[in-house]
Parts: sequence; structure tokens; C-alpha cells
Amino acid sequence: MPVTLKELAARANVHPSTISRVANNDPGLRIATATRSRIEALLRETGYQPNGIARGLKMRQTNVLAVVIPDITNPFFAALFRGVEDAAAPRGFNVLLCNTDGLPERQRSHLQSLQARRVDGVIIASSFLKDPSVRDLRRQKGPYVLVNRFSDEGEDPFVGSDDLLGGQLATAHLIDLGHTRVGHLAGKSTVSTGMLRRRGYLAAHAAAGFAADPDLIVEAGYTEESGTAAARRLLSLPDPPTAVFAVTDMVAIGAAEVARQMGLRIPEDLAIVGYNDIPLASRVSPGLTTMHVPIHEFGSVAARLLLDQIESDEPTRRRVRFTPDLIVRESTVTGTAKSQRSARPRVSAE
Amino acid sequence: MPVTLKELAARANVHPSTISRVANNDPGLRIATATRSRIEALLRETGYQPNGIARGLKMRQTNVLAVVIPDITNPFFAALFRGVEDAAAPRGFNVLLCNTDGLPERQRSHLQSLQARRVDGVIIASSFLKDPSVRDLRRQKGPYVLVNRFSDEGEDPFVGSDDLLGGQLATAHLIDLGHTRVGHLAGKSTVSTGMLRRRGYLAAHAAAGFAADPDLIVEAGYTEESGTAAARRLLSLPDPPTAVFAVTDMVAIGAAEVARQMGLRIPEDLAIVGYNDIPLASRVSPGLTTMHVPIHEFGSVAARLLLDQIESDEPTRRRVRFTPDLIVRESTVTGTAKSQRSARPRVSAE
DNA sequence: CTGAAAGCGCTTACAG
DNA sequence: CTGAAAGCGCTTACAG
Repeated sequence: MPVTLKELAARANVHPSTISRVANNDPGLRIATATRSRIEALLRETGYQPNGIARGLKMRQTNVLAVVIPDITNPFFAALFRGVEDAAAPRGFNVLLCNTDGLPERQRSHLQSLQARRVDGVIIASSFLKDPSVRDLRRQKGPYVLVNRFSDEGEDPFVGSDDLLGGQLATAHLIDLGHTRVGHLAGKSTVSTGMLRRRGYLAAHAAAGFAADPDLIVEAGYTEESGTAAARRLLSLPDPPTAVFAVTDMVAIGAAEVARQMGLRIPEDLAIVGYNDIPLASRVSPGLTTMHVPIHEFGSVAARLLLDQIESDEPTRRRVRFTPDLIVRESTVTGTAKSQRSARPRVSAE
Repeated sequence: MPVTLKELAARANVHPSTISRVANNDPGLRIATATRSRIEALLRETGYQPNGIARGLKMRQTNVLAVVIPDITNPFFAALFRGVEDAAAPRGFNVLLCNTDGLPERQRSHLQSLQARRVDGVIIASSFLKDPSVRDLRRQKGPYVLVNRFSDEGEDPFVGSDDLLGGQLATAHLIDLGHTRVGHLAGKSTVSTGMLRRRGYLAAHAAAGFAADPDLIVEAGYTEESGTAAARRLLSLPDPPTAVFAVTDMVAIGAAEVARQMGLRIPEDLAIVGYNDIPLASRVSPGLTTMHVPIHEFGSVAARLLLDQIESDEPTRRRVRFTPDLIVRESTVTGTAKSQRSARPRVSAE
């Protein structure tokens, strides 16, 4: 058992409250220098650390945040988590990590147990559209921030990318390369990223003056496995696409694998664009053309939005949306085409 | 503010302790059915959740574990973390995640703050040999488990692989293929995995009847970047190796990249073996030959070892060591060579 | 069958 | 300059 205030008080022959004040460097404390140094010596000698639980109960603050994501083995969420921790640790917060595997029920039960633990705030990267769990959170008035996916547009503090624009740019890139049959490995329509990127895909077609073939849109989910399954269906069509925009890099990588298995050359027989620019995207061969978003910053900005709420005790509805940038690699353009990318990610905050 | 026991007591016209007993389903509680159902209705209506902080203070248990790792963006640690959470969540524990980036100082400060938070136990995957932080932990007598890396052999509860054997098998595979100049991209000699895998590398040479060339051993650390730098040095030697055993898959992947940049064909000009069999290993091209270890199980077994200590209130020195299995892929054997692998990972527990 | 009390380990407004 | 007390929200042995 670690040493307690009461024990120290007994050893120093003072009241526990005095030890507490010295340990916490109470600025308003007038104390005899002799007493102070006696106490400080004792503190050092015992390596006293106040019991965080007792402290948390009294101060109504745990200094713990939580991050709720679908799956940490997805590199996107791993990078996002690092962003959160890198922003939270210097401010004295530890971070709980909860994986939902995309199941609303697991999200709900995690959120419930986080509430029971009285974490100071939570960052959610796993929300659905019109998510009941998010609405509960909104009602409870505890600090939270949504990241990457929103639930009800504009209703919650949010950090993410402009997914509509991103979907449009990705698809326009393929159309610009001359492709007329562009497929879409779509996200779920129950998730904001899935819905908006699909809408962007359609908008790019409209802007180019022709309609997308509905048969070329296949729901692919968000895992590599569901991506491969969907890609198999898409590429087995009688009249398959010559290019595909995948809702995420993981899905794109799954599709590339399927293409390889079917003997298709990338990009000659099938061009592929992903989304997010996870580290893996530049490492696979051929390199994956994708929409770059600042993943680590998603996490760190979300953490700052959350910590500001906690410290100010004021809720916010601020939204930070990053503009995604097209990164061209070998999965769409053959040969030595250079990666092109605008100088700095532009941000729109509200 | 969430509802409290006292408020509920006032509304139900009973003593707070009675509410507590009903909420916790106290088996020894004799209570009038009318009172019970009145209280239960109130509990349901308010969705009462006991304050976990107050509960933790009273019960001296937080139901929180912590995992300390170098970096969650390394897929090895992401998989390991999932193993921990998957075992801990069903038993009612949440898990804090702390990244150290391999810095002893950050490990120390994380451990200190975890102790202040009174987490019920900690799993450490970032320890060094003769690690002072681990020795502190040992002295404090709070539950902990080391995973993947140990500090002082046999002194702590541990889950990992037989790294000496693994290093030997990996290297023997290359020697068996006819390579006589086999390089080693080594881990740090201050880390158990680095030390033992290197020793295995040397043992395989001894068993084959010839000595390893010391010039072919280059310290490569544990990140892809440090791996590429080391690989560059190794492959730029006047008389470079024709094969290399890398301490981890991430380092092996870095080496493969360098080889490609230098125009070397894999495996014809350079054969590569990694360690861990992270998901990425089978996905890169050419597929990476590697030593398979059950990463997810590392986490789940470590969690069980930890939870058993917590629940029994008995420390342990149990060690679980998995036997690594060679997985042969295209980075060492050209053509359609099948992955070979023994049926089940063998385990040695003590 | 239910209540009153003590206590987990802190912090802080209030006394003196 | 330092102490005594109250209270954060629970649980549980003890009364009655």
C-alpha cells in the first residue's frame, strides 16, 4: 500500500491538511520554513504520490480521457490515437482506448462504462449517422468530440475532412485520366464518411456530364476483408470498371489484392484511388493514389477541442474540417509520375 | 451531474445504504417486496450508475488496466493491445494505453502516473534488460506482467516467444538455402528480443560449422526508419550479404525497400527473413518469410495472467513462452513455394 | 426488515 | 502560522 497523507502527518507531527498544502504547493500557504523543509524532506523520502482516486472524488476530475474507435489494428485509428495521446499527455491526461469493431451495441456499452468511470471526456471515431449513443451523450452534457465521422451534421463538436469534396476529387482524377466506367467500393450509407464520399463520387460524374452506372457502386464496408469481397463482386461483373474509387485505403488495398489475383495489372487494367493516405498507402506496390488527410492532427485537434471544453467548463459546437489533398501514386498513373500535392492542407474551422 | 445514492434515497424514502444494496444485488438482503420494487423502478427510471470513483476509493479497485508499449502505430503492438482488451473487457476492465516511443524516461513517467491513478495492474511491452522501472514495479508489489520483452530473466511474470530459438530457426533457414554470407539487422542489445535473436543468429552459424562475419551484424533498432538506415549501411558493404535476418518484420520491410531502391531482386539477390508475422508480412510483395508468433495471444494471455493476480490477490512469476514457427514466403524462396508451418504453436509455460 | 455510522484518502473554506 | 471539520459518493459491518 502506498503511503497516505495521514501517515505522513503522524510522522511529521502536523495535520494532514498541512501536508496536502505543501504537496500541492498551495500558493496561499504561510508556513514556518522549518516545518516546510521537514515536510518536503518527508515527501521526497517517501516518494509520496497523492491517491488519484481520492483526489478525483474530491476534485470531480479524473484526468482521464477515452477514445472510442472501431479497431486499433486499422492503421488509420492507430495514427489517430497517437494524435490524441500526444496532445493529452503533456496536459496530464491519460487515455483509455475502446474498440467497438463497428458494433453499435459495443459502442453503447463502452460509453456506458466510461460514464460510470467518470472520465473527463470522450473522443468518438466510431459514430453512425443519427447515432443514438451520440444523442445520449449530447443530452448528458459531458464533454465529447466526434472525429472523422459525424452523427447529425452541425450538432456536435467535430474534427474531420471534407468528405464530399474528397470523394469528388478522387473520382474526378479517374475521370480526368479518361476512365468512363469508374466503380465505387462504397462505405456504409449509415456512416457519414460512406454517405458523403459516395455523394462526391456521384457529383464528379455529374460535373463530367455523364451518369454513374449504379451497378458499379458496391458497398464494401471498412475492413480489408469486406473490401476484398466487394471488389471480387465488382470486378466479376460482365462489364467491369476500368477504375475504382475505394472509400478507404484499407478497402483499396483489399481491392488491389483481388485485382492481382485476377491477373489485372494496376493501373493499366484497373486504376485505384483510396482515401486517408495511411502510412501503408505509400508502402504497398504499386503505391496507392489516395486523398491525404492529416490523421495524426485529427487526433490532436480533437484532443485539444476536448481539453478546452474540460478546462473552460464550456461545451462547444466547434467544427474543424480539413481539406483533403489528392496524392497521385502508381496505382492510377503509370511510370515515374511524381506525387503531386498542394503545399499545406487547408483547414476550415467554424 | 449524474444522480447520486443520496438523492435516490430521498426520493424513495429509504436510507442510501438500502439503495446501494438493491443496486448491487446484495444476496444477504432481506427486504419487503414493495420497497424493493419501488427502488428498482427508481433505479431503472433514473438509469442510476454508481460513481466509479467513489466506488473505487471504497473498494480499493479501479477496474482499469494499463498497457505500456513503444508505439501503437506499429502493427505488432496494435494487435497485442487488441489481445489485451479482448480478454479484459469481458471481465469488466477498461484499458489505458501509454506510448513510450522507446524512451526509458517516458516509460518511467507513464508508470509513475499510472501508479498515482491506482490502476489495478499494468502490462509492459516496452521494457529493457535490467530495467530500473521494472525493478521498481517488482518492489512495489502491485500486479504487472511483462510481454514480448523481459527485464531480468525469470524474475517477473512474462509472456513472449522463445527468441533464441526463433533467431536460430530464421537464420538456419537462410543457411539451408545455401547462403554463406547472412547479415543480421539486429535489435538493440539492451532489449531481450534484440539480444536473444542475435544470439540465435550466431548459434545457427555455429551449428552450421562456420562463423558469422561480425561486419554483417548491424544494429537496426525497431522502427522502419532505423531499419532502412541500417540496411543501407549493410548493403553498401564492399562484400555485402546475399541474405539477411531482420530482428522484426518492420525492419525487414524497411530493408526490402532499400534493396528495391538499390536495384536488388528479392529473393534472387537478397533473401530476407523477418520476425513476428504481423498482418503486413503476408501483404507486402514479395510476401515476407518470417517467424510466426501469436501476437494477439501475447496480449490476451498477458491480460489473463494479470487479471488472475488481481482477482486472487496473489503475485505470480509464471512465464508463458510460445515457440515461434517459420513461415516461408517469397522473400526467401522464389516461385510458388507454399507457406509451410507446423500445425499449432507449441507453448511452454512455467 | 431497514437505518445509522464509519471510513476509503483526499482538498479547502473556515477558525483561531 | 497551523488545525479541525466537512464532504466528495460510495460500501458494509453493526445495531435494533
